[in-house]
Formats: sequence, structure tokens, C-alpha cells
Amino acid sequence: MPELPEVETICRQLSQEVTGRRIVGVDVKDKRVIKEITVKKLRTVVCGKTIRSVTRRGKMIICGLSGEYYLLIHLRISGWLILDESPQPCVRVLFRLPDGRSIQFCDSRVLGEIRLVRQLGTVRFLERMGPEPLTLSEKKFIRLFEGKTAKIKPLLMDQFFIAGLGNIYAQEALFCAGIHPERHVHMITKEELGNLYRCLRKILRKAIKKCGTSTDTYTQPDGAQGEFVRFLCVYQRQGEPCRRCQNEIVKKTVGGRGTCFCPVCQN
DNA sequence: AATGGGACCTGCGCGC
DNA sequence: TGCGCGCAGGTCCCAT
Repeated sequence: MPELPEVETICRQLSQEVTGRRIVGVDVKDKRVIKEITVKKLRTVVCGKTIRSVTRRGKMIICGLSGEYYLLIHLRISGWLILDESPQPCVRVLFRLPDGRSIQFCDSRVLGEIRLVRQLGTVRFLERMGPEPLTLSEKKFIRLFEGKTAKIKPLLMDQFFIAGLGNIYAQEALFCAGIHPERHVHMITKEELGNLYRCLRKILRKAIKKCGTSTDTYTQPDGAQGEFVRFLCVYQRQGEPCRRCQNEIVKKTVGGRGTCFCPVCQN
């Protein structure tokens, strides 16, 4: 699933490859991924525009275009971006570049979305989004939890609480910090939250360094796999031995989401 | 106000 | 072999 490290990897690679290039064509293969505007309008506006930047906020990819337009791309569960000359499997939209390559929005489950806006401030999802975990002090991180009572794992995955975490990295961070995913946050000490903060940042940094986690459809824009999958401790490891204590990793539903953890190391 | 569940989707793996 | 079912997950939306 594309979460912060995967989206960061995509943005870094794309930014390097396509910044300053012109979009010469937009080919929409599946209009379901285009939200809020018509395909015609998207094509009319985007054709001829130069890509000024490729950045992200949380899991949202923000592609700045000339003429003060922003292309917003959310990959949701099964989306990925490929930069290539030949059309890829599951491609839904292609943005053609002058050199023959296209930025290809691929998505097997068609839950991802592309939007075009003039002002980022008008996008509710971006406006309400919580802080970036990698540019947040420990003090501010701990302060986020004040007055909260929810279970820790659903809270970490709440984009309005903190940005960029999904089911993989929330689980991995909790394992690292030795915290049970169902603990209610008011029962977690400040020391434990400090530990969680350090675990979270360590894992996100390492995952970015390894160019993300390829478990399902995600690949980097150049087609390479994300290598963090080798370092997963709990995600999709139910039934396998805990890397720390050798007891069996279990899986249960927490806040409606599949959640793996070590019942011995995490409490 | 916070939480839970369904809808959106498709591909895959399972049981029969 | 083949069919149908359930599950996977991020976000939105509605109900409680």
C-alpha cells in the first residue's frame, strides 16, 4: 500500500525526471479516476503545461503545473505511477511527455483519484491533514495525544491526526515500540509515546532509504521494487515467529482493519 | 464528538 | 476444473 515512504520515493524519482518538462498529451483510459472535473477540461487545461514540481503532503502527490494549477494524485490502496514509453498493465491515465515517455497512473482496483485544482487551500483533505511525522518534534508529537481516548492504532492511521501512516507503518511502529495496537492512548505513558515517536521516525526513514515496501502492486516509477519488505516485523507475518521473542505473530481486526502484532512483545 | 460500518473497486485465494 | 464467496485496504459518508 502506498504510504508516506512509498509516496516520498515516487515524488523524489519523478521530481528528478520530469521537473521542467511539458505535458504534451493526456490519455484517459478510465474516467472513473478523474474526480470533480470532466475529462475534456482536464485535457484542455493540462496539455501544454510545464511540470514545475512534484511534492507530497501525507500520501497525496502534488504536481505543480505552470499557470498556477495543481494536479493532485492519490494512489489509495492499489495505485502506482510508472514513467515509461510503453503502456503498463492497469494503466488508467497517461500524461505524455515530449521525449516519448509518459507518467502513467496505474491502479488495479480503481480506487485512486486524480484531481485538478487552482488553490491547495480549497482542498478539504489537505486542509485538515495532521502534521508530517518527519518534521514534528517529540514534544509536539506527545502533545497530539492530549485529551484523546481512542485506540492507538486507528489513531495513528487517522490522516487528520498525523499524516502519511497506513496499515503497514502503523503496525511496524507499534511493534518497534512494544505497544499493543488496542491500547487506549490515555493509558499510554509519555515515556512510551516518546519511544513510539523515535520508532516511527526510524522506521519511516529506513523505509524511505529502501524506497518503500512492495507487497502488492506498488513499484517505483522506474519499475524497481521497494526493498523495505525485507525488514517487516509484523505486517503480513501472522503465523510466523516474532523476530524478537520467537513467539507467533497473531492477526486480528482492530478498528476494522487487519492488524498483526506480537502478543508477547506488545502490551 | 467520536466511533463504527458500508460503499467504492478488482484480483486473488480459499472451500466445495 | 470451476464457481462463488470473502477479504484486502484509504477515504468518504452516513448512522449511532
